[in-house]
Amino acid sequence: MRNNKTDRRVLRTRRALKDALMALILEKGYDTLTIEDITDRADLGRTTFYLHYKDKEELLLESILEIINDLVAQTRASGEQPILLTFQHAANNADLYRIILRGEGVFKAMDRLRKIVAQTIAELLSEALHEKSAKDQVEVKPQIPMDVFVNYFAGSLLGMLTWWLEQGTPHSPEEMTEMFRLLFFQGANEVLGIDLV
Amino acid sequence: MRNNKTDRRVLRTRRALKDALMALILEKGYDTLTIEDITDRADLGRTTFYLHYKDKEELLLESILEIINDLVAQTRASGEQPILLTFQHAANNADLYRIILRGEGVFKAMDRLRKIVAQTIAELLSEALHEKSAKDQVEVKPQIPMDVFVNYFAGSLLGMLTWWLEQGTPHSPEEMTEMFRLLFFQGANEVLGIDLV
DNA sequence: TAAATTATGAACACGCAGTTCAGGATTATA
DNA sequence: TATAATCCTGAACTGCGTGTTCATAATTTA
Repeated sequence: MRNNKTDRRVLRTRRALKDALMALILEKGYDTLTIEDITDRADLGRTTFYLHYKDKEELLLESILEIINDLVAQTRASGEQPILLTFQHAANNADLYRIILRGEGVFKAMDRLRKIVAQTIAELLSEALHEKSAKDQVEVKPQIPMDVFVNYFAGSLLGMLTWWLEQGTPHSPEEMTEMFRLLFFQGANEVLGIDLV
Repeated sequence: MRNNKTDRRVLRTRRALKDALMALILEKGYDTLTIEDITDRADLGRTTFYLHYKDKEELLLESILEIINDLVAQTRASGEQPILLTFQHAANNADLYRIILRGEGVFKAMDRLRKIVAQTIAELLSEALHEKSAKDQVEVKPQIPMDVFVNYFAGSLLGMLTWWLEQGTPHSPEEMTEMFRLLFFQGANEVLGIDLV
C-alpha cells in the first residue's frame, strides 16, 4: 500500500501539467485551451490527464491555490505589512493574478479570494476592536455591520489590484499601498480635499 | 433596399432570443447553455440563431448592454442620487447583475462596467474640483492621481454591489448607499471608531 | 400582388470531451 | 535486485455541440 501522492511519476506529471497550463494561458489565454494542448505541451498522453484531474478547471484551481497559499504563508511568516505584501506578490505573479482576478475560466476563484481576504480581515479587526475596547474601558461600536465592512475592504483591495494589473502596474507596490491606505482609512473627502458628501 | 433592423421578423427573433437567454440563464446558468437550448426556448430554428449572432457571447453582450443603457438613461434623466439609483437598479435586475458582475461567460462585461463607472465619476469629479477651486480662489490638489481615484471608486462600488447581490440583497438599497457613502467618503477609521493606520 | 427578405430543417464536416482497455514503463519495497 | 504494484500510453470509440450549406416555405414590405 503506497500513498497516491508520493509516487515520483505522479508528482512529475502534475507539476508538468500545471507548468504547461500556466505557460499556455500566458500565450493563448485560458478559454480556448484544450486538454490536448496541455498534455502536448507537457509531453504526456491525453489519457494521463484524466488520471489526475476531472477537467481543465480543476487543474487551474489547484494551480491558483498553490500561489495563494504561498502568499498566505509569506504573510504569516513576515507578520507585517500584509497589504504591501499582497501588492508585491501580485507584481511578482502579475500574469497569473490577472487571470485570477479577471475570473477567466473559473469565476469562482475571484469569489474565493474575496472570501479569504474578508475572513482574514475579520479576524484581525476583531482583535483590534477588542484591544481598543479593553484599553478605553468603553465598547467600541462600528457604525456598520462587520460583514459589510470586511467585504467592502476585500472588494476595494481586489478591485484596486485588478485595475493596477490591467494597467501594467503603473505605480510601485509601495505607492499603491500608500494610496490604498489613504483612500480606505482616511476616506475620499480627506484625500480629495473637498467634502463631496 | 430596406433596413436590416426594422423588419418585424428580425425584431421579433432577436427579442425572443434575448428573452430566452435571460430565462435560461436564471434557470440553468450560462456556461452549460447550448445554442439549441436557446432556440428551442425561443421557438426558433437553430439555424436562425446564426443569422443574427456569431455566438452565445454576442447575444449575451447585446442583452447586457440593453440593461446598462437603461441605467445610464435613468441616471441622466433623474440627475440625482446616482449611487442609490445604481443599487436600486441592481436590485430590480438582481439576477442579471449577478451574471454581469461575476463575469460569467463574458468576463469583459465587468471590465466595461468599471470603465463606464470610472469615466462617469471622472467627469463629475472634474466639475466638482473646478467649482471648489473657483470658489476658494485656491487650486484644490488631490493627494493621489485622478485615474487611481476614479478606478478605486468604481472597483469599490462594484465590489460592494457584487457582494450584496451574492448575499441575496440583505439590506435595502438605501442602507447600502448610506454605508457605502460612509465608508468611501469618511473612511474606515471614522466608521470603525478606531485609527488602524 | 410581386419582389425581397427571413425562417426553417435536414444534412454534413469538424473538433473536443471523456472513457475503455491492453500492453509497456517506472517505481517503491522487501 | 527481483517483483508486485502502480502509472503511463495510444488507439479506438461514443457522444455532443458547433458552425455551415442549401433548397424550400413563410412572412414582410412596398
